[in-house]
Amino acid sequence: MPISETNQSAKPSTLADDVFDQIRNAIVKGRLAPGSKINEPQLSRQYGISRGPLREAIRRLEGCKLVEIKPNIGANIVYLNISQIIEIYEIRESLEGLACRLAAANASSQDCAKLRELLTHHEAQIQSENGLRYYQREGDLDFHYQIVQCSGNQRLFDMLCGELYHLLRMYRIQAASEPSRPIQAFKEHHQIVDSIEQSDGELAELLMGRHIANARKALLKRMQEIQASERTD
Amino acid sequence: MPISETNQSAKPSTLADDVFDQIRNAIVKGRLAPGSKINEPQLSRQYGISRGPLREAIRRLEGCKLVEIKPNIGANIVYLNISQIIEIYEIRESLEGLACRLAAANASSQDCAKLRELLTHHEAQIQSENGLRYYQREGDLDFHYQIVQCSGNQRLFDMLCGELYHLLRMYRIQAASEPSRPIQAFKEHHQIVDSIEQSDGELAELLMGRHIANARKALLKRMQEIQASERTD
DNA sequence: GAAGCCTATATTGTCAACAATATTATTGAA
DNA sequence: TTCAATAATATTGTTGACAATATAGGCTTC
Repeated sequence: MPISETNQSAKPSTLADDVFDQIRNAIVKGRLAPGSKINEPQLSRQYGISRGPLREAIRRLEGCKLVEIKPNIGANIVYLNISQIIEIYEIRESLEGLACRLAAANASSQDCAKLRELLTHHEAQIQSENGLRYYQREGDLDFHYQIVQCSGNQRLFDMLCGELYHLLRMYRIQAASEPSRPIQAFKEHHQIVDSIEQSDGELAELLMGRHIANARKALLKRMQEIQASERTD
Repeated sequence: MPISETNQSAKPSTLADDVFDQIRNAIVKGRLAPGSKINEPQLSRQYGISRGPLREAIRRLEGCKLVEIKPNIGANIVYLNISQIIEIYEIRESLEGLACRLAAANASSQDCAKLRELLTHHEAQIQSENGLRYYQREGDLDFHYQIVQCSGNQRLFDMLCGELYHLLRMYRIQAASEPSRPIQAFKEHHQIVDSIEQSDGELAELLMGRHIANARKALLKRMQEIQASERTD
């Protein structure tokens, strides 16, 4: 069970909302390539709906910064260059530092227990080759997701989990980032949970900031390697 | 001249985008009351457009967190309670601290000159009674706006100036906040610009964090006074 | 008089057709 | 052959109508 989902059976929804979820998923999972154009007639056929609700869904995606709409031309899946990725990491550094500080002040003992549980789960996963990949892909974000939940700041949660993380997920698949940092990252996660458990907000903030800065550096290095190898092709 | 507007004459736009701007303005200026319901037929008549583009505009507003849409029921203008305002201020503290740190590293001498200019302009305004009101209303946000511009982080700019500040503006008019802090705020602004000019990012970050924390405290106090006076009515 | 059901109305959700704009293909001339 | 102008096509923008759902008001019953 990755993340708690409140399955309130049969809650009403609109086509626009459903298709929004589906397209967002398609973007995040890479089925819709970054930079590619959205063709309304084609997508509306594909999802079996008319263009009205589809366009509403696209406008929501615009709000999440997952597509860019140009008047009379159309919508494109967003494409992030390196400097834009860095911008996101700078923001994460700040915002997730805040999340940690708040979490240290607000987290219940149950919250801490859940964080510990997640860590032991990850430790087990790291042992196996498969788990290593799992950890890179989603496990890391699960951890960050749960910390933000502990912060108790709903808007912060929305900003990170409703927007930024989707962009990161997309980019992770796009560039297969952070391939060699799981053990180090795991250690850092451990330290962070320790400080939250001790209600040491300042330390938690500092450690999270460093953790993300490290991830950013690793990502940058990896990106440059990729670019270098592409140049020699 | 409050804020630089690039008036690229006759750039194409859609009805949905135009109406988005208009409604956002109406919300921010208080012409559409917080918590009130959006009536699609009425609004579409009012703006002289059909419901299609109007609904797209509403979906964009949803993305900016200015309205909340419930399926089959409709959209309501967002209403922020005290704890939600505090959430926003917590995020500002973090994000604008970041903006200052980046601005200290990136701001050109021209940027600094513009900031100084703004400060002297505000000082002049503070002298007069009218200016005092002006300063409370928009001048403060102008300052913050310009700092974020200096940070060079486009996404940070979008988050603050494209979303959070609109919410604050709305709330400012709603509650007539920060009525008695302009002189103190002005001093703090001065210190911040000093540290940016000296490229002292850490100090700039710290000062901005404090500045916003002070604003938050003043706002909270004011809110409680309002609530108390309402109770004695 | 209050509560619950039913009907009438209004509002939201969806669709298909039309208009306006952009893109592509074709033709012709240099 | 290459470039530009033009025609053909495709896509986006907009609209009004219809279906589904929710809201409001009146009626009956207790």
